[in-house]
Amino acid sequence: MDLVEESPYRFRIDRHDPMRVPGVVFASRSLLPDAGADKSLEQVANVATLPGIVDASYAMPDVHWGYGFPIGGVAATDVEQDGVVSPGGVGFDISCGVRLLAADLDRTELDGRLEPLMDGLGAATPRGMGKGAVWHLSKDSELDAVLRGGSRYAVERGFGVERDLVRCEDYGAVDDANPAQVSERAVERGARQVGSLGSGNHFLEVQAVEEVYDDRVATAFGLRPGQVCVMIHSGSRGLGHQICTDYVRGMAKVMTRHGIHVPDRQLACAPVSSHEGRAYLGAMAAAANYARANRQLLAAAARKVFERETGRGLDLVYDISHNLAKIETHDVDGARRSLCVHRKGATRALPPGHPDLPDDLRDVGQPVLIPGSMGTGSYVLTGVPGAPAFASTCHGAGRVQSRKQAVKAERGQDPRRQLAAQDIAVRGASRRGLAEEMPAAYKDVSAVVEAAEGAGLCRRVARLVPVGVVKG
DNA sequence: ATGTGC
Repeated sequence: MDLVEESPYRFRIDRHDPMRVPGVVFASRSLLPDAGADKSLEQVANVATLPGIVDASYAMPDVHWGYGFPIGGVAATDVEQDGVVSPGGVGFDISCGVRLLAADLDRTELDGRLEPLMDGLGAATPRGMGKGAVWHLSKDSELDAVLRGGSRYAVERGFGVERDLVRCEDYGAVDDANPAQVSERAVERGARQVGSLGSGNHFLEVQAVEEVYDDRVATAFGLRPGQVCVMIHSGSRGLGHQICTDYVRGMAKVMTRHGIHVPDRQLACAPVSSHEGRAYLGAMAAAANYARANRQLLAAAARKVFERETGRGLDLVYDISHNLAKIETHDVDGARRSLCVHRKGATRALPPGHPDLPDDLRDVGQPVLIPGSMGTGSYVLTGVPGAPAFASTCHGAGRVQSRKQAVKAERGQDPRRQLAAQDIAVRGASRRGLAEEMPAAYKDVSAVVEAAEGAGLCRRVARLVPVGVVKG
């Protein structure tokens, strides 16, 4: 793959047939994926062939190999120019994302209280593959309400406060969810998992604000140095997974009928305006609401424990997803266009002044939540005006080792002890699960964030360090 | 990521 270095944090893959637009990779030289081990830059070029794609096929600094689209990929298609939507451009974990809550508590006040707090959070957080959930739904109609109402419905039912919704992307729910387009199988898988963490890189962490880069913005977000926070990283569990599976299969069948040819079967797609495209977007929006309700419920469970163990509450800083497609309006060559923006392992980063921001964030921009790899650190960023890539930035550290490679690399070592040696209390997670998530399996999140800022995609606001972690 | 994959 030939890369042209355009500027220190920006590389271009020149357009060549059948690409419709160039590829653009935001990264430092050392963050670029190893072409021998990772085909993600070929995937960036493949995405550039999709009908209706505008500007470029973008990759964030944490880019790595994924299903069809790279993880860390951003692609926008023009809805009125036969632009397509592709389930692979969202990913299997639809609306996987991060929620950050902040306590009116300094980390020094956790002395002597951490172990019972972590025990409580571990016990209150359903996790791992399969069963266990905060919420046991009474009937199918209640799942329907979750799929339509997201965090709004959870708050309505007492799992949170109205103020939470102001600090949620889309005020807690997207309004174009269509539960009728969600298969019976997806409903069955999802019904028993509302309010559950999952496994893999999903986690609930107690963190402390280690460093503030911008006092004014951090204050507006509700963050200060030394403050204790809770970060929740989770998604749409089996429901989103099943929806992705269903629609990849369905679209693959009708692609030729729509005259679409792609270089990789995993790029199955359909025009946004087609029956299949609209059905997927309706089902995807339902999964997006499910994921938000899921994080709202996990937060409600964590709040209960936090209040019991520390006597303090938790205020929502923000909830944002990093696996989603959205119909948004953007300037393209000087004209306002309706675009289907796919962000897969990429986070929306609205700049200050954006009309979709709530009043109390209007002057500072949207909080962008970046979970680091286990035992390292996480970042809070904000959007910047005039950024490229449709107001998007990175989503995390990004894998450099497959799960299998990571397990092999940990052979003969004790991941739990390695974390304990760093004074990080761990609850849950199998030995294998921990081995798969060790920092060595990931890029350095600080280098990723530095590259994202250097590329003009976002700005750093604060860095958080882990104190205790609950894993699936 | 996932009622896990070689």
